[in-house]
Amino acid sequence: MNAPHNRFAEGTVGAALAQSGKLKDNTVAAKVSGVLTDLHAQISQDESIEPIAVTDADALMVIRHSAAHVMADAVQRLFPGTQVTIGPAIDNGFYYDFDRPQGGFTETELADIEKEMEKVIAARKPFVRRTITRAEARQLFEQNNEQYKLELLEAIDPAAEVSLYSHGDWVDLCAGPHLPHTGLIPSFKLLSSAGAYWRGDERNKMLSRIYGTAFANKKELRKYLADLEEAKKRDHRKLGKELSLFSIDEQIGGGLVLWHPRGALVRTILEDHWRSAHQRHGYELIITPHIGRSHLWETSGHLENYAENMYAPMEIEGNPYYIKPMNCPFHIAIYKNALKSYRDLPIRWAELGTVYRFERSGQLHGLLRVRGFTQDDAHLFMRVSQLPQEIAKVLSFSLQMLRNFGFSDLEIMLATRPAEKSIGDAEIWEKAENALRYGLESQGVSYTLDEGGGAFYGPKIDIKIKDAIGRTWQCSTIQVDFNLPERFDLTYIGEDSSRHRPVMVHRALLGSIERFMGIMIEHYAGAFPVWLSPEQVVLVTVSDRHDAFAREVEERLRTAGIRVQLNANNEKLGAKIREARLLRVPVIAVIGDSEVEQRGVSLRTREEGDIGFQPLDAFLAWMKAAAQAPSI
RNA sequence: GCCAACAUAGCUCAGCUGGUAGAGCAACGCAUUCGUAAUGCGUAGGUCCGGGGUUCGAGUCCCCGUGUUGGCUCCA
Repeated sequence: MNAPHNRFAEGTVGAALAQSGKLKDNTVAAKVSGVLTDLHAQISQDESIEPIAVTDADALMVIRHSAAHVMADAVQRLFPGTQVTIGPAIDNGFYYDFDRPQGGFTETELADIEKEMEKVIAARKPFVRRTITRAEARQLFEQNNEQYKLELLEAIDPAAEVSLYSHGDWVDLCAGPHLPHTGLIPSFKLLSSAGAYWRGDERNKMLSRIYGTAFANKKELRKYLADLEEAKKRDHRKLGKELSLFSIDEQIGGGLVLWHPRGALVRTILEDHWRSAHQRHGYELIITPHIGRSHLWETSGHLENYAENMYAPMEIEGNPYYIKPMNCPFHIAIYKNALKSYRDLPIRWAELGTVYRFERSGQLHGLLRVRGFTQDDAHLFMRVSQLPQEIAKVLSFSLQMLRNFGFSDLEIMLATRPAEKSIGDAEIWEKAENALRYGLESQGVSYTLDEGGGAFYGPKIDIKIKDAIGRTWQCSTIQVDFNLPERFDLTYIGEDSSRHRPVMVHRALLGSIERFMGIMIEHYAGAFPVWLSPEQVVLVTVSDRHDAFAREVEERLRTAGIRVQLNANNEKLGAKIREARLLRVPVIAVIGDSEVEQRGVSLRTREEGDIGFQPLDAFLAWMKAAAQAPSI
């Protein structure tokens, strides 16, 4: 790392830092009264000022944004006629969108751009900030034929000042901040190129985006690239194929999942666990059909508000029927099937309900984004006064379920009434929001508030889980609904023997089973915990004279309820072990002469390797304990 | 849907500038009876995504489809 330029103009942040002795070799930016600023910004006397070192987290945005500028410079140098649009720093790097007449960039072009960037970095060109009038800016971008910049210029708040940043002779409309000079971009890499609409709107022109990333040092960049590799290794689509868990067949259609025996087994275990947990927690299980008449969807409002996600109707004896995108109307129909008393409430009905939603082909992604999936859905019907304790129960149930599947690092969000259109009066919203808050507090969990982030029909709690490599996924959602009870005219007879309106809660714990399976495959990198493993033990024999005893062991395990496979193939021990290891089988039991003689097995576990001999009875007991499902 | 890249054996992939398809693994057969991540030999396996075109000749070049993959609101 080279020292930033040591000559800063009078009255700039850099000069002020130098004066106070805070300017270090690795200072690349500063916080002025808490705002990220670059070193040559002007500063008034009485502001607090702290240096930002290249290694500080705050520096990343500056480094990346500067890298984006350098990239745009390189691109315009290499590909004349290309217009620049926007190029921000983002969570994991940066991008810049270009309008290039000949379209997207190829891999080799990315490599060329990287080389050109290296040159700009080596030249240590200072980033210079300049504020100018709108007229000057307009003239500049007209002269440079940068149509997008002109458009952006028009959109800037008339009260705000317009600034330009340049390094060398490359100039961009930009708010900054930037590094002192291009030589301070420590390490970067261009990652991919992709199409992106101007301003993210598909009615606009498709631009060419280049993604890149930059870090404070080579080591962090390498770590980031290694993390990407790790994520690739865990990709559930790759593991799904390798472990023969599922496939998606184009003959059948995109986004429609075929569960192979091993995958279906894991899923079945998961679902069985889910069902017994629900029964244990006071839910009743229901089952509803996959299609329903259009009337239903009119009443529910789905045809009005959700039609773009629904498939075209099919006609049955002159009546249009729709395949269901949600389960709620069916659950409501069961509610309405008989008169309800306040004594019946709360009602908790759960279903693993398979729904179909239209997703655009480009959005489909393995198990994570599909067209047909099973929701672990439940609907609770209750009196408003029951909301707080019901929410608390749902929440604690939800947390436990996620923990059981290996997720204990959670982010929880409470979303309240949207500012614009929403239904229901203020009083009931307040009650519901308080109920959600009460639920959260009774569980002692921390949460963030998403003010106005609720649905139009009620507030909600969303839970995101963090997986083994730190990515977050939203699974659980708990939503209060004032709308459907109204639309379907749901009632119950109260203590006063008159009709009252119940309140409804929709909730899903795992979200979609397909998606959750995908997340779980990546979380465990295919190595499921023993209770979820398709095979819990593989028996491997050293030679075929051990097969008879191995069959006996197999039978004992099977009758004890352990999922066991015997590999008596004509292969060497090493090969059999390798096969089981590749399938991530948690326990391998080796049987050879000494095991037969001592009536036991030699164990090798997935996590610990060879752990030695165990007599048959001890092994059975140990295995049963290891295969124990978490409590519900 | 849009932009781009890709599509070759069950899987992973090779096949240069057009000359008629190949490897490893898996499968199957035979031999081998073996001690903690791959025993050896052999056999079989392909509509080179589909359709059209250019050419004496197309896996390879061009066009049109289909599918997959990476992206498509982290605002100068």
